[in-house]
Amino acid sequence: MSATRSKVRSPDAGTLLDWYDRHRRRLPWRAGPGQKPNPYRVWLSEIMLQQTTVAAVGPYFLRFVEQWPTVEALAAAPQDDVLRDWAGLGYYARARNLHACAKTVAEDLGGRFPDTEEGLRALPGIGAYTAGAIAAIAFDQQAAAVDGNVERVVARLFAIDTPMPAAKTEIRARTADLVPADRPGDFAQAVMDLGATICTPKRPVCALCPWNEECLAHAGGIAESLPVKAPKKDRPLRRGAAFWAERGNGSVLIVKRPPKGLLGGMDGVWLTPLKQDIDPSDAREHAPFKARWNRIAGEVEHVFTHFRLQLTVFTATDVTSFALPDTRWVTKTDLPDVGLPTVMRKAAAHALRALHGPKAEKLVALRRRSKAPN
DNA sequence: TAGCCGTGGCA
DNA sequence: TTGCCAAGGCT
Repeated sequence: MSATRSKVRSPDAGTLLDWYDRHRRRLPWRAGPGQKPNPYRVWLSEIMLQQTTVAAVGPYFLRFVEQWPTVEALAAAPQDDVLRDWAGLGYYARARNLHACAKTVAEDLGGRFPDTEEGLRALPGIGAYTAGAIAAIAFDQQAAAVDGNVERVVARLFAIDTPMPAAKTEIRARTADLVPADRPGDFAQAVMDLGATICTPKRPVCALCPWNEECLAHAGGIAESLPVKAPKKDRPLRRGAAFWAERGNGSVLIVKRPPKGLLGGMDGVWLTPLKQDIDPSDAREHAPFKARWNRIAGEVEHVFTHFRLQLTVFTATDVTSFALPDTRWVTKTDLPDVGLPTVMRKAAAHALRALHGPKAEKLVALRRRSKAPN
C-alpha cells in the first residue's frame, strides 16, 4: 500500500521499536538492552503475569528466583512449598501447572525450555499467548504474543469493532502481520508497554503514541470505545462459614484443600462447601467436629471471579485433639509461615481478633506489597 | 464454548 | 460502594 495514496499510514514495527528504546519499562524479569534473556525467568514471569498486575507480581517474582534460581531447583521443590510461596497471588492452578511444567522441563527436556511456540504450547500452563511470548522474548522467534494489551492496541489500530471474543481471530492475524523478523522479542514487549502506559483501556494518551498517525480508531475518535466487550455477568452472593478451632495449647486447625478446584491444594481454615449458599444458622452442620462453636459478630467479605462470598466465622477453643483427614494442628509460632490465600487470611484474622485482640491478627498478616517497579 | 479460576488497585 | 480490569489457561 502506498503511503501517498492512503489517508492513514500503515503501522510499522520500527516506529514502535524506536519508541520502545526510549520508553521501555524496566522490570525485574526483563533483560536490559543488549542482555541475553533467561528463559527460566521469562517463563516464570509470564506465568505470574497471567491476569495479574505488574505491581502484584514484583515481590513474588523476586522471592521465587531467589529461592529457586533455576528450573531444576524449582522442579526439585515440594509442590507444597511452591503453593505456599504463591499464596496471595491467586489463580492457584497456575502454581500447580508451574511446578508440573518445571518437572517436565527439568526431568524430560534436560533443563531446557522448548524454543518454538509449538513446543512451549504443549507444556502445562502455557497457552497460545504465553507460548508466543516466551518464543519471542526468550528465543527471538518471530512469534505473536496476543494478550489483553495487544488486543486493545490492535483493535484500535485497525478500528476493529467486532465484539470480543469474536474479534480474536482477526486481531491475531493482524498482529502476526506486524511482527518483524528483527527484534520480535522487543516488539512483543513494546506492544505490551504501549498498551500498559499509552493505549490504556480508559483515557488513552493518544498524543504520546508513536502510532497515532497510523491508528484508525484515533482518526475516527473512537479509540476509547475499542475493543468492544460483551457485558459482564453479575456475581451472585454466596454465604458460607469458616470454623476456627484452637486446642488447649493454642495450636490451630489448618486444612489442606482438595488438589483441584477453587483454592485447590492450598492451606486454610475449615470452610463450608463453597459451591453452596448456606444460611449462617444452618452452618454448624458443616463444622469439622462437634464442639461449642461460637458465632463471631460481623462477616468476612471476599470477591472471587464468579461469585461474592460472605463468610460467617465460628470459633471453638480448648478443643480436644484428634485426627481428621487433610488437616493438621499448627502452633501460633508457625502460623505466619503457613501460605494462606487471601480469603483464608481474612477469615483467620477475623477469628484471631475476636479471640485474642487486634494484635493477634499479625499472625496471619497480609504480606506487605512493595511499590510498583515501574 | 462458556464457565471456572483470585486478587488488589483505582475511578 | 461498585464495577472494571490486569502479560490467560483449562475443560
